[in-house]
Amino acid sequence: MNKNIRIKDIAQLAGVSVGTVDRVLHSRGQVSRAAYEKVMEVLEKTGYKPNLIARTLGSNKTYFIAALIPDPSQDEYWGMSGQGVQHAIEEWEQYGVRVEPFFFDLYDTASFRTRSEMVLDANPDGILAAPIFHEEAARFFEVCHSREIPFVVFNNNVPEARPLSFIGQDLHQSGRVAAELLHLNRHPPALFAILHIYDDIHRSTHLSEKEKGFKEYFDNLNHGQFQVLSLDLNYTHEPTLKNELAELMSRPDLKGILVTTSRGASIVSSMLEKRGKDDIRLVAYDLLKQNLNYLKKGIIDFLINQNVRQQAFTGVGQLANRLLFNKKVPQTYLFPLEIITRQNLESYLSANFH
Amino acid sequence: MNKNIRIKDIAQLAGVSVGTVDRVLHSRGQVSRAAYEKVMEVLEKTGYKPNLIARTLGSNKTYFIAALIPDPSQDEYWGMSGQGVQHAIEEWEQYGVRVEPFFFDLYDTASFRTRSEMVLDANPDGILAAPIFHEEAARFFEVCHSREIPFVVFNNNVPEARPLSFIGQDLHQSGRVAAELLHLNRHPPALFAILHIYDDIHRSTHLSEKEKGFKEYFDNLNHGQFQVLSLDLNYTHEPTLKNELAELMSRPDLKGILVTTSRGASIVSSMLEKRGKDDIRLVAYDLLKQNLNYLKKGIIDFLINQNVRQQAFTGVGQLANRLLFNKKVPQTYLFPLEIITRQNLESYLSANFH
DNA sequence: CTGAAAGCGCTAACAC
DNA sequence: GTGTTAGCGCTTTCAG
Repeated sequence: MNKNIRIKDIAQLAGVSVGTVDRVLHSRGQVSRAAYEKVMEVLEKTGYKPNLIARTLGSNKTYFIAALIPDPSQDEYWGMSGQGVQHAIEEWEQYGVRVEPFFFDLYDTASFRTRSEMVLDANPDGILAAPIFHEEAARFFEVCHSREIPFVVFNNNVPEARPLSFIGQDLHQSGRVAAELLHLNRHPPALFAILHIYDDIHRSTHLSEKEKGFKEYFDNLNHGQFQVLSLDLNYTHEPTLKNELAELMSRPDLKGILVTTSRGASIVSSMLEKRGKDDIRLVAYDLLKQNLNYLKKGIIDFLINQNVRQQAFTGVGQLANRLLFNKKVPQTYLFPLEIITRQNLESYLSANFH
Repeated sequence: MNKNIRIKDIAQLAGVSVGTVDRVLHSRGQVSRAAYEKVMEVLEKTGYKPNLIARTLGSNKTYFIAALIPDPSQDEYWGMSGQGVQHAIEEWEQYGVRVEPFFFDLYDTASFRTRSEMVLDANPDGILAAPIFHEEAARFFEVCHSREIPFVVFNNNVPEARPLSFIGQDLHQSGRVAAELLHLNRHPPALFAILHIYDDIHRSTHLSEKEKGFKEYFDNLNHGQFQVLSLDLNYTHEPTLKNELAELMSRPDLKGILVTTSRGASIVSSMLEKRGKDDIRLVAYDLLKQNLNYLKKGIIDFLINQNVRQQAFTGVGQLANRLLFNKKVPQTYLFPLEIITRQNLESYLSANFH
């Protein structure tokens, strides 16, 4: 029976002490050429695998991960990311990994800057961040690099920052999925609208990616008769927004709408409902309370779930596994594009959280 | 700074020894009422959380989990469950949990019986099983109960066996989801067929559950003009099968087909393709190679993913967590009903495995 | 350069 | 009933 080989065993086989074995294992300290080679040989031959449990206990290190995310109380979507971090705090506590959230104001880049300062001052061993302010985040990540603090980003990527890992979805594909769901069984002529409904400061590349995928889908169909309309709408002045939406909805050829921001869906839904427009298909994002209501009523036909809660949780997990066990983490970790309907909704809500 | 509380600390605070604390923690051995209460009090007050790393290292136990599953080489679907077990083997090895698969012949109940004997002889600490032979499985689980070996079932449930945990999907809901996908944007009059295509021995309650959900969905629509047809077809005699399918497909009112078994879809697909019947919507199960091909070609419109790979992996995880850390495991762990289309397929295939 | 030895937090055998 | 103690496998300090 191949009982597990311990450092002690390989020391014995190589005729050296455990100290020396440890030194070659971690290339720390000086080891004579002879000893080094002997140990390496035994290591190979036995196929030694370190006991990671013992390793973390022995080193008795405790790690600190900072999570730089939007204030969960400001927004339901970001509330879910807060939940993911909370879950991670509990999960990793017992492994000696302390996770602390740093909340910034969703609408205030200055707050992002001050919070990110605080993160750096706290001197974390790893950072999870939702880089929703692109430029500020990029600057922040520069500093992380120079201080050699590994960081993972989720929700949206900042590729040039070269994070340890990006966790999120393929937004281009997301746009294509949405287009497909609108297209399903529709015949030309028809107009499909993609609406970006956001407040002043949050117009991100995020949204353009979805739009590209969306348009690409319809382009590839090459019956020219499908028309696609893209609209940027401002969330902050409601009357204007409503006017623009009303105008859009009055077009008789309009057969489907995609709302790219999770919060934007409810206003579109409520207007469609009031007007009894149940021939217009509506696709939106995320399992927000309002969205679920409209999905159940049949106003929203499909939701695409971005699962930001799980994203945040996974992000912390990546960092912890890296720090604790030195595990490789995938450079990009893409979540599946989950399609939610009235009928499978329940199964997602009750689905346990690994 | 709230440095982590160790057993030593709480022993000190309670004025007892670590041995006593350990005894109340694990309710092993005798402890005086007074000591018990004192310790409990300190435990509560300090919010003590054991260091699981140290626990597993200290106890130095090694657990053995047997996985009783169909031979992965016989069938692509069950091949995926084999992969899940394989993944679990690697995952848990480092925690001192040995997982060993026991493969039985998918088409031979006798083989199930002999393999389950072997499982018992191996004297495992926990069992994961795919109870596809209902009666035989029920008998086997009786023995498990009498020997007090905890077992988890996945894929399909055997509720009367009262497993530690069932891992799978809500099949009733699954049928409803399928119905919805067929119904989408179809107007009456229309005929929808639900096909159970299986070989002799595998007609299970499994399939009837899906059928109930399917019919329920259409009943609830209460436009009487949707017709539903349910057909049991035998996989083993292909010419007969093809005849029956041909007859079905010739009905002009047929607008959609659900195939409830993952393997059954390819034959239906190939026939639809040959006949150029692209107005008949097809919904099927699972990411089998053939199914993916037909999905990409647009013959299959939707796949519902049962994710049996992840089910098996999760099942082992439940047992391991229970044995190692004494974690509570949910009595039923339902997986989401994942809807796969041509456009989001890629995101599922590349989605990393936690 | 190398070995010995003291931990890490917890378990479990053993003595009283 | 209770306390003591020797591990678990690895890290890390400290002599030499």
